[in-house]
Amino acid sequence: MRPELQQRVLDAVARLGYRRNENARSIRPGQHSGLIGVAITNIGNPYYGNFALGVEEVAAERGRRVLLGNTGEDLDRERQLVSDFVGRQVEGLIVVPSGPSGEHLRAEALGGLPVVLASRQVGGIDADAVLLDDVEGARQATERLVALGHERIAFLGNNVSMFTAGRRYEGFRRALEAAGIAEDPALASAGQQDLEAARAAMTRLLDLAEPPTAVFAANNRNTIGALQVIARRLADGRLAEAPALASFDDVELIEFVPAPTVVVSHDARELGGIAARMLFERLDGFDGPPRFVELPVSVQA
Amino acid sequence: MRPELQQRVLDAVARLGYRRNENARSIRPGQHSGLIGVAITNIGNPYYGNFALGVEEVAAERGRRVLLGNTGEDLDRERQLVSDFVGRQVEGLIVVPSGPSGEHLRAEALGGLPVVLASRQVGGIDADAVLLDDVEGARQATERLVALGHERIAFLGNNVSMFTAGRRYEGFRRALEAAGIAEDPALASAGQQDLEAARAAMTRLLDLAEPPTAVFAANNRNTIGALQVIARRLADGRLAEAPALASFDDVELIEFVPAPTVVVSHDARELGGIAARMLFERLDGFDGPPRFVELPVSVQA
DNA sequence: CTGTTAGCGCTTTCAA
DNA sequence: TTGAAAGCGCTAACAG
Repeated sequence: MRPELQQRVLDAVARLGYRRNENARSIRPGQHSGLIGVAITNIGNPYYGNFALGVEEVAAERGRRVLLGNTGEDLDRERQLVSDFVGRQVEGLIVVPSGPSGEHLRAEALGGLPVVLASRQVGGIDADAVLLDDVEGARQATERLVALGHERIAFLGNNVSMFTAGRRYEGFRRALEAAGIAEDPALASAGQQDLEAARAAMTRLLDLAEPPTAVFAANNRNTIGALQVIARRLADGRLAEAPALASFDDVELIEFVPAPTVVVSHDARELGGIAARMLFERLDGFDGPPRFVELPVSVQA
Repeated sequence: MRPELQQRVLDAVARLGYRRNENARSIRPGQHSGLIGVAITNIGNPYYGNFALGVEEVAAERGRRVLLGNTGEDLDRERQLVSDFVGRQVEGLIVVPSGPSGEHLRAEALGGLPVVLASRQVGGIDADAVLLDDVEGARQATERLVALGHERIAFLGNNVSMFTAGRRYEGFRRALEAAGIAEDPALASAGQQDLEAARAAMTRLLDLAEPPTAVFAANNRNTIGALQVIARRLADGRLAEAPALASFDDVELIEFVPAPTVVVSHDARELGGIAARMLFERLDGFDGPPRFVELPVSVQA
């Protein structure tokens, strides 16, 4: 092309503020939308925030943009979001599934779009998945509490029918079993989704005739909620000594807690990056069977 | 229409998995894309995570989806993102601007798309803006430290050329001035963007011949970094007593810090919701002059 | 109530 | 090297 003409066009572009319409472009056959759909349960939780960051960074490297939806743990909302994403011609999906049901994530329902499940698995779906090694992390953390001499160890977590909560409970259980400690049902409290419920559960535990001497909290909401109750009771003297605590999920400032603490830490950003990379491998043509990645976690006392 | 025909069509839709192509729909004149573009500096920071949550929730209520981009405080990246969003036919933009320069946010550059600036303002742009009341929050927090008897109060924050950091420094300065305390340049440390820098800055302050007796940290990264250094030094005995601390940004577990703490708390989710609502008012036809909202913060000792 | 057509902005193909 | 045309999936307008 004549350089002069090129210049004239470029000038006109600048002058008129022309911008290619990406949506119009994407309806042509053989053109991709450059979009990936990401459905997350709670973007306000720093764990998922960092997860989203990891996804976005890898997507940006690959010239893709992120369509973000927050499900709030609502399966209906997740269905709507996924359906909408498909209608918007996303090239692939990354989903933190809210529930055990996942027909809407089956390959046929998605018109063959690749999907990567993250953080949680859902039965019957042949999709790539990246998870944390929940069982082993929970087991090791509980083992540490046992090593500190504790036998009355409480469990605080989400409803164990939830994928991660169930796995973390399993790890907790295994550590107790290995130590020959019988489980006390009164010390297992599940179903706490948010801070308020976690505080209520911890309050109940401390008010038992024989309260636990240590607590395993299966996620950061339960850790923080439990510690808030402990802080209040230490301050007003109703508690002489803080129980030992193990937390699945790292939590900032936990070093100030005046009691032994064990932390299961992991890299949510990395998890997001891996999920995105797995998706891009599919987009690049990889067509093997579903892959299952379990990211190791590290346990620190 | 004959109900029978309708049923036949619906059946076919279900059987073939038909989904309307939203991108194709949006290129028709008079059709909107249903997309809003959100450019944030760091989605992994819980403050911005909650901000994004607030935006997403309001957008979802209004049937809009969020295109999310992370700028990482990089102005070039912000420009690319905004330009890409426009190309994707977003109906409007919500931007946490990364820098003082904002030609790419001028109405002409955006082809008339409405934009709402959040958290930070940028000069010369006639756009709606929602900010925290940084000056007053910082002033009140510092005032509390003064009321506790402190005179050697350090400032830890981002580079004061950054919008929020500058405003928070201004509030800090005003409180000192009102109390008749001369500023000591050795006690003002700015430019810390992340935890590592914050720790280094705090270390420097504690190593002064005459270290501060109190610290005002202008954001959660600086608060956490400072407290990490304090925790370490309390643990190894290099520090006998923790300095008092005021934190702009609420921080979980701060109640365990064994020293007086003042917290400037605010609701990032609400801030995001307001930004989104302001944008939707524009989309609904509101055409008044740029609005400026300053969200009050609350200061707790 | 149903069917047809034009045209949105784009890219690919084919023709000049 | 440049120009013209076809057609992507959709909706609005119009005709039957």
